[in-house]
Amino acid sequence: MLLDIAPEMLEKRKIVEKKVLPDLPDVQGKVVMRMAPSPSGPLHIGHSRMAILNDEYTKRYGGRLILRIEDTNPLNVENYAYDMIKEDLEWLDVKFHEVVIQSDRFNVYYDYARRLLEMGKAYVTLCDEKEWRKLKLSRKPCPDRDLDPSVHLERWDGMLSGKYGNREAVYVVKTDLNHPNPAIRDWAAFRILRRVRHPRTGEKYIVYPLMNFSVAIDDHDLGLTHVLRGKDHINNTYRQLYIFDYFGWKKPVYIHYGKVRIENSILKTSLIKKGIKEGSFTGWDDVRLGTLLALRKRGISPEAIRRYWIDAGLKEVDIVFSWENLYAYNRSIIDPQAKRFFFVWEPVKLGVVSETDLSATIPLHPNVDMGKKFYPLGRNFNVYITSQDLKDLRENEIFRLKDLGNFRFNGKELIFENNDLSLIRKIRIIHWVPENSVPCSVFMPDGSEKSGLVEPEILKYGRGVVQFERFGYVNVFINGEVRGYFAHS
RNA sequence: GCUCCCGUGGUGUAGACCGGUCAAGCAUUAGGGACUCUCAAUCCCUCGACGCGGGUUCAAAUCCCGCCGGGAGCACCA
Repeated sequence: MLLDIAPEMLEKRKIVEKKVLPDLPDVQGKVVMRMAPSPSGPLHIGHSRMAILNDEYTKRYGGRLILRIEDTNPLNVENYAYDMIKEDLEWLDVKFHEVVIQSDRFNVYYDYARRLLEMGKAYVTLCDEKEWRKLKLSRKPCPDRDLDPSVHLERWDGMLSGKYGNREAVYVVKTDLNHPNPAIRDWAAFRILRRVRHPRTGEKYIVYPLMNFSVAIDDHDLGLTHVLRGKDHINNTYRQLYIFDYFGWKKPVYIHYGKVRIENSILKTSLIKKGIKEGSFTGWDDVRLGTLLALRKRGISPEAIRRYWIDAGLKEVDIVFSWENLYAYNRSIIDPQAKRFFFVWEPVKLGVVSETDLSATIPLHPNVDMGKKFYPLGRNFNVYITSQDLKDLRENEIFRLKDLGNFRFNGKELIFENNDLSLIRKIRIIHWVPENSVPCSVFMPDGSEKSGLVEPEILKYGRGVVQFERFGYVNVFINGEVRGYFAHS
């Protein structure tokens, strides 16, 4: 028989291959990558993709990961965000080896800008903004585009020294006015922003690099070998490649992943900021938000987020974010650790009558030995069950209070019948809490609040992610009162 | 309008470069069942996809063409 010859063949094998990311193309020597968030606020679930993906690859290849904070638009920089981003990354267990802040590097960008002007690969235009754009669309240069480099150098000095006001002069990188893609033709690289305060540099600089310029310079200076970015940057990549060509630099490998549509979530930094200010959100960690801080508060583990993004991969197709899938990963991580408690929402008090003393001994976890909870109850006592469970009970129906016993509901109170466990599959099982239970509010991601009672032993064991049976996984905080933040079912 | 990219079940992904082993794998979701105690976990079962139409070929999810659909960009934002 097969059983004798090869018993392992009969064994049902569940080899769930761990999903892994594809190899990076063109790896030669050390891999250097970067994450480039802009410090407008803390990171949200969408940002975590680039962080995780970069981290996965640099860890796999033993490479370096640089956190480059892109704060070249002072209008969109918040001082607190610099540290918040780092904290978010640490929570995600993303290991970055170096931090580069672009506002420290203005002089570097200026130097390269000058060199480009000398090479005749850029110009400072005084043309009317709209006119310039219109000409570009019809593949024509603004009249001053091809003036002698010396003129443009002089104008550049003028920009730096404050000779021009906002929008009066702009530094433009030449590409190809005949480029079939209008998005690639000559692009602005430095703008003047006077009377604007940068949180870090104050009013020291009035000429700000635009993203395409500073990114290209830094990607080279930092020695990046691979760049992972969203596909909304594809045209920016083409633009930046001109800089690499002009300077004769080696180009990194660019990989563009698709856009993620994240439904049912509030992610927009400006919106959140406004909401916090107006008091409609409690803070960046308000559980209605899609920030990492909020997910963390709800008990979503960083490992679940990591697995999710690895599963999603980095194809160029757009994807729809699935909370269900994220929750599934999270559940598999937290379930083995989540102590079980009874939480009765919309509690209804009921009297219990028994001819013998009753008590309940309840394991903290059904599959893992974590100890037991014990509630001595006596013969006449009260319990709470949810109003819905009460509504569903038919008169004289035999049902079970989980881990306590089987009862009959006589329309008024609960009569103890027996503790016959063989009935379990046949009768309704509901949960309950004893009379000395403690009030608890659970805050749901949709903004609603479920309040009720949770069994008293929560005070001893609670805290952290637990499972409220027949309710869901909840991150519990205890200080004076018991509060929970709902993760998922 | 112009330029570019992409289309495998509800969701994500494998397979596509190098046609056959793919009447399409995995995960998740949904439905059902098992389990001496959860609407959790575990185990089992079921439903569910190659956008459409041609072509090449003995053979196409895989190659070619057309169509349809989706997306990105065309900012002195990132």
